Amino acid sequence: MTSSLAVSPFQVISSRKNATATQSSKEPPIFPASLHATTIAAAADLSTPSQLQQLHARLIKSGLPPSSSASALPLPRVAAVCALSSPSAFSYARRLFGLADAASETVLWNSHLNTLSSSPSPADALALFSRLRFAGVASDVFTLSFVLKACSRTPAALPLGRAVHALVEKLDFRSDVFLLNTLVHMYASRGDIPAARLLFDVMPAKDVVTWNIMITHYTKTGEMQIARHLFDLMPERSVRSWTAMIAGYGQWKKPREAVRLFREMESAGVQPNEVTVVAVLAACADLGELDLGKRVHEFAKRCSFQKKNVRVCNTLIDMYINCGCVEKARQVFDEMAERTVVSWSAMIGGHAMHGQGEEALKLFSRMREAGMEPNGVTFVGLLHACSHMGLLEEGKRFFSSMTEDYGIVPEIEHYGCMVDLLSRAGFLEEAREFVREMPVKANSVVWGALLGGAKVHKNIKMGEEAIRHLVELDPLNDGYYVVLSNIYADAGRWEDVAKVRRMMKDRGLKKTPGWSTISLDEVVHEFVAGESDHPKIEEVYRGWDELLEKLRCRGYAPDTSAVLLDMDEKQKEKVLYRHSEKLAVVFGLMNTPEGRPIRIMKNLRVCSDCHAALKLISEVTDREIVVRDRNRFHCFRHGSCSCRDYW
DNA sequence: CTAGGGTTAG
Repeated sequence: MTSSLAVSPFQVISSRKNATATQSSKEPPIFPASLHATTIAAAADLSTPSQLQQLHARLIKSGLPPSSSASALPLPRVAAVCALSSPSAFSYARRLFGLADAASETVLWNSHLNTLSSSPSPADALALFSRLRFAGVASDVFTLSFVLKACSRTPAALPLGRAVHALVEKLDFRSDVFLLNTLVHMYASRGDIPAARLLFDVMPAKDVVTWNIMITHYTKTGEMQIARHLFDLMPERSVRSWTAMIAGYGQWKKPREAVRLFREMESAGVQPNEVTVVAVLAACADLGELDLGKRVHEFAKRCSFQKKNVRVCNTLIDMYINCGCVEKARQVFDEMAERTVVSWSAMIGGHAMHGQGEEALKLFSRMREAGMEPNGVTFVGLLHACSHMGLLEEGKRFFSSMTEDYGIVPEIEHYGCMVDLLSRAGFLEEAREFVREMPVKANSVVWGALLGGAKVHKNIKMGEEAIRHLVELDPLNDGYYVVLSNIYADAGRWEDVAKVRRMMKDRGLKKTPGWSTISLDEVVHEFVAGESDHPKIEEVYRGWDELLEKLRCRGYAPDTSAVLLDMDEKQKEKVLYRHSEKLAVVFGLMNTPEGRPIRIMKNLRVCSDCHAALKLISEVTDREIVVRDRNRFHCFRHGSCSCRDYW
């Protein structure tokens, strides 16, 4: 019944001989004798040029005029299938496209170039473009802008991009701002900054996008002052200008700037969009700025960003976790209609950081039940959960399962987690052995974990070995020396404590001052150990003295072992009482209503004395105190801490 | 049929 299809359809529309006979004969005919609209719709699933050609033949045989049979074929599909396969298929498509005039053919190809240029393989667009040029198909501004976009996304496409630039000049498209913008973007993203900047500087008619492209480039490379300079200079700003700056500040660890600019944006009356929301929430996460985070959350709800945008939700989860509100994070997570591996990993890692290891492991099971594939980050969270709970066997199992069951190659982070897990649990020798056998070179995180274990388990030898590597790997970090001298101090080896202090001095290192922040009504208050310049500091000192009396009644005795300075006990106590987290907590107690949780962010780890004091304070004042330190969260409630003193 | 901004760990 389909014998008529044995004739190549190409020959039906082509006067040339031989064209594609070889192709169509290989595949069995697939169309029924009578053609219906549904059959044509099914052509969207066709996957080879010859299948398309069969369909075309059918159309022609149906007696319709050529133009209508061409319009009945799904041209985007034809282009997708034919453009990059054999030359004959390409010219078949050309014939189909070229049934009308040259300009409409260009439009048809442009559409397909657009698809390819934003596909995962933009180089395909470049391949098609060279075919089109070779075949003499005309280019217009659209063509070139798609090709330039593809160049932007293809490594090593700079020479081609320059050639396209020449074509822009030759075809006299110089006055097209749109096209010039894609050119600027192409140069910037392919690393030819002088060319990008030159074009930018000489462009007579720049628009917001032109400025945004340059600003974005500078924010990406971390040249934030230049970005800011352009931002301040530009005649008008769009949401994207603000967002690019806010995101840039966030990425370069200037979350305060990010938040400040966000507020300026609000005053300027510019409506944030989803991307702005993500950027500012990330900054809030960094700062522990819960109040603003909550306000942005409300806004995201009102705009239904939370409903329709997974990334917004993921960032909300991260924000709440980093602000010490796991429950809130979990609520966002539970309300999500669809979740990505990022959502799961963030939530698992969040439970782990908050000492809710069981919950983290449970969530992983649920993740598997939901059919979601974990990635490397998921396992960092899981290993983290195990090491913070001392689940040695569980952690080892995850580590091997990661490779064996999920084919994930462990990265340095995973090794770091394992060393942390082993050494924290007291298996220092095994941890050392593990480092020796790792296929990758240990970094400062790995040795730092070993050093931490050495401190907890009072192993001087291991501490000394770790520090030898650490001074090589991370010479400017004073934290390691401090830990080492803690180890010596614990053992009463004061001459070694002094030796470490001399080492630091010789290397020009000073102990990083501890600081803690607490945010109230969207204002961040910072306290620095010993030398706070907070306007209310005197009140805070008085508040602490009062609190200290109550603590003493409950048996609080200062633990001065963490104070390494050479001074008498009384002086050491004074130093302890000026630790930043204590000051921030007192400030929080004095400035928030009864019963409200207090959230503190700290740059270093909580010292043992503050840890003990905070436990008591939570009991005496009946407040929940959440402290985010360098490593994890401590949630103090009713006299105990969520870390179960295992940290 | 066009250009520019975003999420998880350590």
